[in-house]
Amino acid sequence: MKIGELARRTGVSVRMLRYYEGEGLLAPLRTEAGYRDYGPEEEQTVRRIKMLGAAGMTLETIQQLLPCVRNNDPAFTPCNELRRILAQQVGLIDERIETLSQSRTILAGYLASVN
Amino acid sequence: MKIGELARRTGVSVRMLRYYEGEGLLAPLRTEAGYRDYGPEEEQTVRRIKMLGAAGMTLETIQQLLPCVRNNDPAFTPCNELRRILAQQVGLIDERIETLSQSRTILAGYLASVN
DNA sequence: GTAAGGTCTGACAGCGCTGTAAGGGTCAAG
DNA sequence: CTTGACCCTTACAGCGCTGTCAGACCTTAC
Repeated sequence: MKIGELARRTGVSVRMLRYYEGEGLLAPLRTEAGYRDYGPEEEQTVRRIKMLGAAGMTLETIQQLLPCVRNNDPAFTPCNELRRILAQQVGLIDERIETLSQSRTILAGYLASVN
Repeated sequence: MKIGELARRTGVSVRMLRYYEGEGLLAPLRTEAGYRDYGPEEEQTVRRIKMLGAAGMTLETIQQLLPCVRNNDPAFTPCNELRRILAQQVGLIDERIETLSQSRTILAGYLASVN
């Protein structure tokens, strides 16, 4: 299928589909005219990218993870790096939450001092 | 005092001090030669900007808040907008934490599925 | 053939800072 | 007067996407 249809079916913009490709996450065939030609395989990949992106991952991180996700749905091929990366990501998120919580505390303090 | 000294005393880079000025948060006098000349008043302001920034606020938001913070230390002049802005900021932070928490849940799920 | 609609590449813009570098004055001490 | 430390302005770069526009080609259908 062409890029427009894939965009419609996955809810990912045409712009981003091209961007994924530029970042090496996708490599669709090309028609003689140079049009990108995506297969069902690629559609799956896009859905997975979207899924992992929803978990707050960078495309770069997703790219590292992608080879492990080629097959099943939310299940992964047990790549060596997989667990490490996932755990690391959770750690990153925890750090950000921690930072935000501190900010929240500070602001709440200000707010209380105004009452 | 000149910008270098202020930077040293507040721990804010020269670059950022000039940036604050560009954003309208600071307006130091100028010597004949065009050098920025900061007074103790300005130093206080910088410390407050730093303080609010540590709470995760945007310079734009800080600018709105600044008039209310001109006087006391962690206490504020009760501007009309003050409470509203503070509460709004806390709300923003809560949203971000919520988003991150969801991401965390998703990732933790993946991680669990690998075990 | 023509027009509409899809696609291509390349590039600029914006978010909110922050560093750095270039090119050129200023000031104080020796 | 010279040197070194500081200061000035302007502007480019990077983070990680995402939209949008320009100029040009392809395709489908009437």
